Amino acid sequence: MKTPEELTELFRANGRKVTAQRQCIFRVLQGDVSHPSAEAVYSSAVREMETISLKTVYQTLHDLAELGEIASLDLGTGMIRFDPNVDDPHHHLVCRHCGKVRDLVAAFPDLEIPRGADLGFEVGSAEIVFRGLCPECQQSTLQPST
Amino acid sequence: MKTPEELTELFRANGRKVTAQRQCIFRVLQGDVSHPSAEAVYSSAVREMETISLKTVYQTLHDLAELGEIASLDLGTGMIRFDPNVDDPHHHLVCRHCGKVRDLVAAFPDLEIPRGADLGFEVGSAEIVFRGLCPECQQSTLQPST
DNA sequence: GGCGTATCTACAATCAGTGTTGATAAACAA
DNA sequence: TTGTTTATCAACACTGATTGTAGATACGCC
Repeated sequence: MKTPEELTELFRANGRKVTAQRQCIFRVLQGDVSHPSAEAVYSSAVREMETISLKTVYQTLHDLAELGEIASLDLGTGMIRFDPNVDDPHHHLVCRHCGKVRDLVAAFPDLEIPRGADLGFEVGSAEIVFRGLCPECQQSTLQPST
Repeated sequence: MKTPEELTELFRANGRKVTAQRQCIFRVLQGDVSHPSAEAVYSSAVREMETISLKTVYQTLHDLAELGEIASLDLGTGMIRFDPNVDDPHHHLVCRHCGKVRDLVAAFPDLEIPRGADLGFEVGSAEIVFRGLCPECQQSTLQPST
């Protein structure tokens, strides 16, 4: 993701206005590796601007996604997650217990679909979701007496 | 997925009761390759039993998923999709235009995560989602004049 | 500083899915 | 077959994430 300053320029270059709310959201997303939901971005943003509304957060996140500066992901955790890392291709680790999401930066070159198996689909992208338990949830789900 | 008769036995063996509604749902799912949502299963079921309720469909689908007879998938189409094919391992093709889902039966052996890249996650499964356009939507999204 | 328009907040509405409750019917035994 | 127990049913209210609406506000530009 670009810096808040670069995003400010980009928004203006696209005829979008830059408000204090939006810059607040730009800052909150900087270096956030947690793949936050809109609610999570909102609660971070509220700490800086008590008056910001959830709707504004949703709208700005959609704007950023539309401009390709963040990715919006549905990883089956019940909420759309937002990923500021759009610069290097990667896949995702998802904790099936707490919903934590992390990037897995690794190339899997052999995702070619065998001839004839694509059922006529024109495939544009492939995402891999690795499901399991994050380190913290491995602790809390240990069997009590074994 | 098992046949309606086998599912009837399985439900009884698990202390569940077998009702006309449930058998109707068993039948509807047989050989359904469309990965229907609960609503889609409901609208098929209603054609056989006008009085069946959506809640019953949800409940039965959850029961089937709990018994491992169908899989419930969140593929980012906005609804949980149900997949009666749990017998051979496969991945999914998802149309980004109409949300159509199809099985892609192919093994991708090289999904080993490089040492140290798993961030401490204990990974249990990997799903691959191939996104693109289904044959029908390739037609309807053709550029008008090129 | 002032104007035009995008954006803001607040609030209502949507949509998929879940919780509740009294009525119904499956399972099983007599 | 009938009775008893208990899971399941349908109807309806409700949740939680997200989106739509509308009047007030403030950005960008002169």
